[in-house]
Amino acid sequence: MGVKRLPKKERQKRLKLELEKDPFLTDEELMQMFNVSIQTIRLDRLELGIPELRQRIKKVAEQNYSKVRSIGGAEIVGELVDLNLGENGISILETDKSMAFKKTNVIKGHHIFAQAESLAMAVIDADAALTGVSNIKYKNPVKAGQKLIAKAEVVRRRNNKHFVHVFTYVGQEQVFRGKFILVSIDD
Amino acid sequence: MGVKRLPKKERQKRLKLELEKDPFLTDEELMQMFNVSIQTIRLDRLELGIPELRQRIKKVAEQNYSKVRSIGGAEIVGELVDLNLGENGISILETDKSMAFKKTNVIKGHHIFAQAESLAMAVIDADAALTGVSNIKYKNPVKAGQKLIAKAEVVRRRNNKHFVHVFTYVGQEQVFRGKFILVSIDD
DNA sequence: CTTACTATTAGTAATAGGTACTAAATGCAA
DNA sequence: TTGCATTTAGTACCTATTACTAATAGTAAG
Repeated sequence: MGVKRLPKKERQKRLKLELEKDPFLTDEELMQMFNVSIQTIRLDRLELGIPELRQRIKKVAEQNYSKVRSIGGAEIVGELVDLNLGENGISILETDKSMAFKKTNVIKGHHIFAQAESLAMAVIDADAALTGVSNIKYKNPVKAGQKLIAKAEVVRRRNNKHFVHVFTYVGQEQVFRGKFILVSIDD
Repeated sequence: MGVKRLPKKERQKRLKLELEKDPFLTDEELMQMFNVSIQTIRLDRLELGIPELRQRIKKVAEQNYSKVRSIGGAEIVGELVDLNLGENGISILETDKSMAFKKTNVIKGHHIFAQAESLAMAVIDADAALTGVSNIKYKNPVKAGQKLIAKAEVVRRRNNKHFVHVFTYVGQEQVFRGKFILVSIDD
């Protein structure tokens, strides 16, 4: 960036912004961005309390590791505890604060949805199934820490279309129900 | 961890499993786990093609950085490009490989859903809204790299119940539609 | 028992991306 | 010009490694 020279305050403000945008920048790269020496960058980080590259990367990795494994990382959200291919299955998802709205501690809908959808896909055992149509209903809010038990059942199958119902419970209480039509596209 | 000594093959198999479970383990820690020298661990990693700690951490961080910001990290999935509180809004979500099934490159349903749901919540501007009921339909598969444009419209409001329709497009083609009933629980 | 071979361990130099510190040089304003 | 903040330079040290050479241990076959 052709920035010639900025006053200290301004540079530090931008440094912080840049690192928030991209925590993977090395001091070397920053030094070139701001056209100052590497020592100045280090002084700046010290004054701003910004840790070194490796610590920043580690932090990003740690914060997200468990979270991502549960949503989007693994193909299946939740733990599969029972499965009869083509018939039914049960999965358990332990919820935590990271899945909830900060203010209310209520679990965000898409986590419940993701568990149900991925369970539905697991029971029909077609690697590349798509959710075609869903009719879903959230019946009761779920709080962080509660254990979601999702039960799926294949109710009908026509060619490559699979009709799966999923009911999710916290204890005895039903919190979600979804009707999935999955289209398998195995060649 | 009281494992005394394992044959090479077995050790390498477990090493791999351990690192999949926890990529944050150093060679030093692994050496203690398996009761061998640090050189043996390094040979093992070399043979198995497993990169060093920092590379592993970096990989975890990189894979998840954008992903987590978009799902579960931020309250809003996708970028809000237009918003009229209580009326309508538009959000754009750039998809990538990390959101897709590896084999088919088709975007997983819950990402599309999450974008729509969070846009629906954004337009009614109630911090702690719950998705009460949804009737949703995936109309066409979305491929990694395509840009999802979601348009939301508040169609009705009764007390603390908000009825929002969301239509998602890739270009001119509609790929998703969802009807959300959001219940705001502002006191 | 010796040979052969694999598996393991030891040790050295070099690397990236730093920390922590001391000291010197520069900029600028009163 | 004096004074102080800012910037730069330079050194030693750090961690978790790679890449490499070399020595040692363990075991099985002849």
